[in-house]
Amino acid sequence: MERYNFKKIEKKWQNFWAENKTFKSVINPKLKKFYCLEMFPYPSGKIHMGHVRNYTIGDVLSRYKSMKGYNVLHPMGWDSFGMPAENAARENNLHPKDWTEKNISAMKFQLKSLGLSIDWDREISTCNEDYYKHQQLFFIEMYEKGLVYRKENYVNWDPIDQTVLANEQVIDGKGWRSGAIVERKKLNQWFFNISKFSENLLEGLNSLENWPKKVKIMQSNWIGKSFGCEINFKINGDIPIKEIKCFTTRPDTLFGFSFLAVSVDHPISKFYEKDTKFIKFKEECSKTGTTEESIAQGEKIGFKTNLLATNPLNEDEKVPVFFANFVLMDYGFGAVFGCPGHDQRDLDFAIKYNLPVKTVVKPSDKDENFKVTSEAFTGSGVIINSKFLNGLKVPEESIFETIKIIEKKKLGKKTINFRLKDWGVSRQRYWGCPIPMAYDKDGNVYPIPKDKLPVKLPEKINLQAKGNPLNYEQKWRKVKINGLECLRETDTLDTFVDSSWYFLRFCSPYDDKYGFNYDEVKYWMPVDQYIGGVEHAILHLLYSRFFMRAITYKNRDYSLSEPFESLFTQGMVCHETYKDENNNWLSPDEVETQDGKNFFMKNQPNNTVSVGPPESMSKSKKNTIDPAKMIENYGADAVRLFILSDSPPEKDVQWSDQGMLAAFKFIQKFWLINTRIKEKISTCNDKENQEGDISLKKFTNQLIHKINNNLEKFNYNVIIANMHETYNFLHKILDKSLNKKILIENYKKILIVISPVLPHLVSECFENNNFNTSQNWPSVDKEYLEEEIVSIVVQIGGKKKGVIKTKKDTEEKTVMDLISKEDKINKNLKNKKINKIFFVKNRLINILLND
RNA sequence: GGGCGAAUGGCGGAACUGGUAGACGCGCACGACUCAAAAUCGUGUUUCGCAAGAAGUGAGAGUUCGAUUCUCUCUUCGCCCA
Repeated sequence: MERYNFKKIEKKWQNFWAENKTFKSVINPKLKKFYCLEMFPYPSGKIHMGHVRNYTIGDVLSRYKSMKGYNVLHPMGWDSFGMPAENAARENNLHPKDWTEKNISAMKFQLKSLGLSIDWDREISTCNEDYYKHQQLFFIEMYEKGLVYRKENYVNWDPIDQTVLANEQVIDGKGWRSGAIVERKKLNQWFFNISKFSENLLEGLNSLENWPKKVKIMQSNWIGKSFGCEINFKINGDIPIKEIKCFTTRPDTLFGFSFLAVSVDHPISKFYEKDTKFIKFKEECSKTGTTEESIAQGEKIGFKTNLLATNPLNEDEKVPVFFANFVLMDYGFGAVFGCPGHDQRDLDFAIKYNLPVKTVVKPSDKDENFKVTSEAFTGSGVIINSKFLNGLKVPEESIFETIKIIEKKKLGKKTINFRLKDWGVSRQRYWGCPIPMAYDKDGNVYPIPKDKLPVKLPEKINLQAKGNPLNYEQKWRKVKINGLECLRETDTLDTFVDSSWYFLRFCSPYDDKYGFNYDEVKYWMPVDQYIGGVEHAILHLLYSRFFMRAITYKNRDYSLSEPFESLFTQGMVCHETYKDENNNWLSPDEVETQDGKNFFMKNQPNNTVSVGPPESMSKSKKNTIDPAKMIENYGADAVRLFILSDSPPEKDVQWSDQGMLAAFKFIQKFWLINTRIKEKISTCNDKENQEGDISLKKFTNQLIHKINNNLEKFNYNVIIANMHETYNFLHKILDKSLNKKILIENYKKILIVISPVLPHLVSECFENNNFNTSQNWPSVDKEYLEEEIVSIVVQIGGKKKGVIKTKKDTEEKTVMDLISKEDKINKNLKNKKINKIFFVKNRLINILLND
């Protein structure tokens, strides 16, 4: 018998799909569309197991929907701008474009070898001028609509990479890529006014019913709507400022006021610019990063002014005003009132500068003598030591009541504040989309006229230059706008901008005039199913949601605001980690074991290896498995089968060599059974009501029913189990006599429902049996879903005592008669009085006895 | 510290709206084939017990005729925010 030659067969079908453009998607208003999108990859040069998992999940869904009659759009592209290209280019003396293109072609080859049902005619790459020129137009449109602005701002500066980092790129105060300690630096930056949509982005989450709850909560926390109060504090001192405005969420602790802290960038700082001590302090502050985390963990330092602030609820009380490093100008009004008793940060500061700590809230179970000492009390309780506020319940009454009083006394007003800050999009990098702006010699800003777009990246550049290579391109920088000599902006856009609208571009990849075509977007959008890693839960998804709003803002033609109808976040692919005796990471290829417990280095049984717990595959820990090798050794279908088999897709999955092998064996076994079925078809006859007919029909229909359910719910691991059951069933049914027509009909259906996972194998089985190629998803014949003989569980006092097989819909009385004939069960009932019987038709009978 | 989620055999994991816990796979054991091994096929595999039977879904309570599933408390782990 011929072995299944996956190399030959998979190649054959991949070529067939490519030549016939099987997955080409064309608008057809008569058909319901289904836009299936997986997060597009960064072209690093090789696909990794995470990609395999992501794209296999999407492929199974796409193939299923397509057989169900949907007009499926399933595109793929490349998130191809970004630092790695520039770094690699610098190291290898290769142009980033060449490096990127080489990687794309290698990865495209690998993705094709997975047998994905992708419409490659829609392939896009964000580093292509064809793509980024539209992005530049969007930028200018947004500028015209007032959604883009420039301001001087502190940034997280990575001194090694010489670039600005987003807050989330700063981990433990260090750059996520370089590991350098991040500094604060003031730069002129371009910003997208994402905070304009804070409320709308938050509200929009409610409409996203098919997004994981977890992701919505994370976004909601990120937007961080807080309810509070702005308060005007009267200032006494030697500067011409009489009032400072603060935002607080805890106005109810105002009697605990012991200092006022303002940002070093607060408007009052201009009165201290000549003070050398203040200048020194300001420098000191720039050493702390700008993230909330670094501020919370870093040392709190302050600079005392000779100003005094008055407590608005207690005019006799005057407290000092400090500049402090933990107050940021872009949160609230760059000023906070310090209440050490009930805020840990304020307490740390108060202890350091010897300021009074007043306790104004006590826990409900403590008395009035409760005092805060080393730990601020932030829990719920009751207001104390606060005159007319005393006795208010914290927080349900206190905040609301205090705001009422403050508003009545005209000292401030109720305010909503958001944590979400505007999106700084400037990057001091070559390999990105040029920002289409320019400046005259006085620094006035001019957008590049639309008819002069695109601003192309200069091709020849010196990558060895420090900082942004574009700064050195004098010729490129010069541009004439309305006859005026200007210099171009040299910053490029954050690559998150590129990925904030690529899903629109897939709808119209060839439109030359605009980034997308309205009719095409109207047909295909929104994305019906978006699939990707949970690590993008906040930024990429939030930015994309913002971008849709920015495009549709002041745009009467188009009203869609949510780009992704449903979201699925897949888990990571994990592997054990290995270390040698010197604590160096080892890759799985370098390690061997005989018993599965003791590991040693390959061919070196004396060098033992320590095994760490499974962790997400990463190059740095060397615990990666190369998908290309696995496809080479076992075939795409086997890899697809394994990557789905061991865990539900939303959870992490552990790589297992044995699991991979088992998947490979399954493919081989299935091919053998296909051969047996083919023989059976050629030998069996047309006689009706043969031995196995009914059970084959039943199995097939139950299988379709199960796979339908499991596909809809993303229980893809259970589908693999269903496929094993199918094999086991077929293996047995072939020993029985079967009607030829019934066998063919049901086997076809079985092949179709397993084809989303194993497209090559199933195509080959179809051809091998000369089945016609139309593969419509089979419907379930409900007649065969229910069994006419059911098992009824017999419980006595809630404990299972046995099972009775009887006809469907048997009544309670008959079941009791049957029980009385079953000695094994009935002996429990002898000489006992029955108290009550619970009977669930076709399922269970529970008999309660009198003790 | 706050939020969210998870915990089921030796392992990964199943279990529809509360109704036979452990599907399916891995591993393991035994058997067949073989000079032998691999591959393949067959049988078994929650625990205790020869068996009858009993216990059993992180721990403890509660609701219920009946709880892996619902409620509360706790423990451990993971993720996110601080």
